[in-house]
Amino acid sequence: MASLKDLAKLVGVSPTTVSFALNGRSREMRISEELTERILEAAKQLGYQPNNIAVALRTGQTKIIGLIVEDIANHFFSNLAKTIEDEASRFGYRVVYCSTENMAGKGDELINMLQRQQVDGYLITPDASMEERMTALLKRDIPVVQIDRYLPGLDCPYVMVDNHQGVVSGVEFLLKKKYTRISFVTVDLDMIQMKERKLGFVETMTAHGLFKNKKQLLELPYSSVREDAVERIQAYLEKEKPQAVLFATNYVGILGLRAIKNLQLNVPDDLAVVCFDDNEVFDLCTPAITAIRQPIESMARGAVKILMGEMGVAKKSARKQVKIQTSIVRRDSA
Amino acid sequence: MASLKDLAKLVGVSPTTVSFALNGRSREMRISEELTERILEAAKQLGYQPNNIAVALRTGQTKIIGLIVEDIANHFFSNLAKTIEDEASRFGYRVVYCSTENMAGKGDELINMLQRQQVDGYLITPDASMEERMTALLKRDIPVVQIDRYLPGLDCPYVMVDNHQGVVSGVEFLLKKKYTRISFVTVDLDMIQMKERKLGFVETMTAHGLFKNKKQLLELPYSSVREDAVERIQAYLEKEKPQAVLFATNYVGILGLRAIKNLQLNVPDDLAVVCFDDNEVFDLCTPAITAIRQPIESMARGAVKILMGEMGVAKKSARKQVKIQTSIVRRDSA
DNA sequence: CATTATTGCTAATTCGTTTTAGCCATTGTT
DNA sequence: AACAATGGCTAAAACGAATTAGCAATAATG
Repeated sequence: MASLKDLAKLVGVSPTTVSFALNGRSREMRISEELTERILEAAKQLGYQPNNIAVALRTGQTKIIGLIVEDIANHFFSNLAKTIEDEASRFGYRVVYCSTENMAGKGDELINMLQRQQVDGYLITPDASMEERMTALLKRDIPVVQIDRYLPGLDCPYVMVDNHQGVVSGVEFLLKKKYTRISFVTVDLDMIQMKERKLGFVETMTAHGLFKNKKQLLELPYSSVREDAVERIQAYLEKEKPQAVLFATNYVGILGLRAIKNLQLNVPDDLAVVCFDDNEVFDLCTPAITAIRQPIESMARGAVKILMGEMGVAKKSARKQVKIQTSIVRRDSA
Repeated sequence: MASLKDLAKLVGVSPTTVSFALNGRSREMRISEELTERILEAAKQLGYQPNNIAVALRTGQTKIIGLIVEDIANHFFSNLAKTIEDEASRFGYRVVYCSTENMAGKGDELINMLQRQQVDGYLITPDASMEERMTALLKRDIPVVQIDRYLPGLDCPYVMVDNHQGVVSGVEFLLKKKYTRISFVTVDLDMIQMKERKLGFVETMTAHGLFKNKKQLLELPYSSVREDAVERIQAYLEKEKPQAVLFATNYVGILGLRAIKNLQLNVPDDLAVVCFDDNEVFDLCTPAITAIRQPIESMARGAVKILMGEMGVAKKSARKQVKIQTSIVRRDSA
């Protein structure tokens, strides 16, 4: 591929001049308009593309941000990623994304990899295992923003949904519909966002004098196999026979719907359903599933904005701990 | 971050020696075992990470492949991307992915961007607008493999599904169930994979003397708005009242289900449904949707393997035009 | 007319690696 | 004892751009 040097040779000037001309520094560097014109012309004609690798090495900036999510094939994360990519591109940044796949150690490995790639900043949905490496990044003043959750031990910006309020509104929605025996099906993941959701449920139910005992909670082992999880939900529903159930995540919701289908329960008459985090699936289910929607766009935008602030590309954000409100998408399942 | 030079200084040897030691060339380059040990030790202690940017500049290899898909938020593509990423990592390659979002010109822009990033190879789901730029890549002997479809004018490897056979099997499946008034709902996209699917339908129906007229085909404008498309399908189904419908893509299928739901049709009694390309949604629908499954994993694996062959990383593949067979996932909708 | 400013451009260094060519000391060969 | 072979290491160049410092020619100034 044609290099800047080739281009210089072609025009018959020094690489320095070409560099100035291409970077719009002609005026400042007193390159005559006529020469600048000729250089630009030649660049176009050669189809010159700057070698970003060389630029990055020289400038120390790759103009790339690293995005680490749990699983890029997951609806929530792939949409998040897409919006982040769009948003970042408006600042001239590219995004490279990677999934931890919930594998121990994978997060660390990915941070290492992105570090070797010299990304300029990080957008991370963290888990506890990454705390050490993230601390190291922060100590070296490398811009990091957490999304969807945060590690309480870290002094690091985050953008997430107000999980507590989200669940509270979901429970209250069910209460208004006169359901009283409500269950909460979640995953036993020790992350802040899951804790907040659980707390939201327990507190609201307790406040209404409806939290009788722990059997209203089903906590699935985080790393259980799909089939096992479905079976556990099935067994639970059969035994406890709640009037309504609130699924704590999209993924759990899908497992739950599978279980409900296996049991041939009639929704919402036998069992009302609300799911935290919406999914294009839900609209097509019969009946369509009511969900607590996370505003994916706002989250992505917010996170990118803060990150750009940290990187000195945009105005530094004042608020660096952002919780965005959820909304209820009323459908037919409750 | 610590550089190789820092490391050399710390150990008290030349950068050359350190480079050899870290790259496992100690034996070959006669670096004593004792010194090698000391270097490795110091590297670990410093937490040394090679700067891939510098490596890439020097070696001319980024160990990155560029993946261009239509829309990363789409179930099919995000799963494809995920498998490709896994597969590539087994060869020591990273993947950066981008979506064309069906926007004119975006594909070219993305190829440019990846070119500037100096990616070592390309995996592309092409559209006609990219032909020129892809030709340019091929002329420069840059490895490119097409996925999911191909441009007939290009001498370039591809991995895709046998669309023709897939639709044939779908139609025959419906015929075996004694449906005779079958419709095919597709999108008026002038790409080979869509042509093959349409042809598969028309040919099979004709062979059985069941292709009466063009009204058995509904071709939606490619870039129509979601709501418009749903409405058109609705109107079509009401007017033509087919016994069974075969949706040509996942996306069209979802629109179709929406339409069917709006019409409150009873599936499969009022209308049987089969969709080309499976989706996790389909299993949860009531009734669950029968689908023609594309083996995403095989496609991803096949494409990566050919690409690695082209890049000289793996054995060069003999077959470079691969069509993979589909299978029918029998559920309740037909 | 001598000095200083300005204009228009370039040589040379740098970023962090890899790699080629080669240096010095020791050992082996005749 | 002279010479080659080997062992153990390093100096320097290169990749492709950005940038700093500066050079020559012309114009402006007193």
